[in-house]
Amino acid sequence: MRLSDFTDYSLRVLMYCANNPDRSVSIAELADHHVVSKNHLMKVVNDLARHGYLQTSRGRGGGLRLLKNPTEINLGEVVRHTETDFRLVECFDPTINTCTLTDHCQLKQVLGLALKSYLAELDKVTLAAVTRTTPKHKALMIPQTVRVQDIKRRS
Amino acid sequence: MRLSDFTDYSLRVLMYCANNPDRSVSIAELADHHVVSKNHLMKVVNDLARHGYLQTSRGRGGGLRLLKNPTEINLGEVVRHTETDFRLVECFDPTINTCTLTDHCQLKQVLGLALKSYLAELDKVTLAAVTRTTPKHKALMIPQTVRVQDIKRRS
DNA sequence: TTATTAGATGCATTTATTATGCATCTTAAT
DNA sequence: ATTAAGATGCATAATAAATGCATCTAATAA
Repeated sequence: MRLSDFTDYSLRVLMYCANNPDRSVSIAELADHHVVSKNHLMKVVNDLARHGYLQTSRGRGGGLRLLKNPTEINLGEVVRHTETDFRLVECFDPTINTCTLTDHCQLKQVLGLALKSYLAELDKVTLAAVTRTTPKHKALMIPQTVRVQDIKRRS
Repeated sequence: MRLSDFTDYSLRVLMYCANNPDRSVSIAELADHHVVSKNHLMKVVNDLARHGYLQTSRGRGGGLRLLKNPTEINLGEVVRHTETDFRLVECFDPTINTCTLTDHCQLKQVLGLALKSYLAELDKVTLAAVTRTTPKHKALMIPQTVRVQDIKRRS
């Protein structure tokens, strides 16, 4: 039972943006910071944008910004969007279910409650809550390497 | 986020055995009843036996029996055994983790709590609880087809 | 108005995990 | 001895997820 990297990175992108509210964060920077394919991140970011969490802008100086206040972004809600499949056992998906017990079986219900409880726990937490940390933590959330365009800009 | 078929079938095997306490259930019968590979079920059964849930016996008339009382089999405990991987995000597995935030990040903790809450919900439920149902349900838990050996035995 | 930088999109490929298949062995009952 | 069961190890297939790549669009700066 695990969450996809897609979900993992979705959360990390949001956290990173929350820690850099004053500027546009590029996908390249995120891919660099977390060690992950730019392609995959692109899809993550796209999905977050489509769901209204991020504003993206193209072209020079473009990148990502949070559209909502971190206190209004709920982790449970995010995970519900990013995870594609909460099928715990076969009978959760009627289109493929072959189990003859389904109508009488209590297992589905029990697993359903457990899932509900899992998500309820995440519903309690906002992006602000997982982002609000020490300055030391915050310092980790900025570019680790000096980029060429930064040098150019300074000179 | 889903459980493996392995877990799904583990639970189904236990339920089936719980509903047939008076006899030995063969893997072939289980494979027939649920529509699933005998090979996979073999591994499921083996695992359950190794963890002390089932007694298996080889040879003619062999098969499976529950070793514990259904009231003493806890779903949470079973799932903890059958699921191999509760890695929710990368940092759950220190051997592969590359995230530099780990020590300060609160996300891991939140997801850990959610998982705990999920399993706690299953911990509340015993095999007896999901098996205790109407006679109609129970009737579904017996061989659907008349097998050759049954005919032989009768004559 | 052109070059550059950034995201968007669709499709192909790779990787990882899970599930199956198969061959062979062991054990028990008849 | 034969048959009916489970045990085990290794090979293969199926699936989903992640990654790569090519091409397009949009914005900005020179």
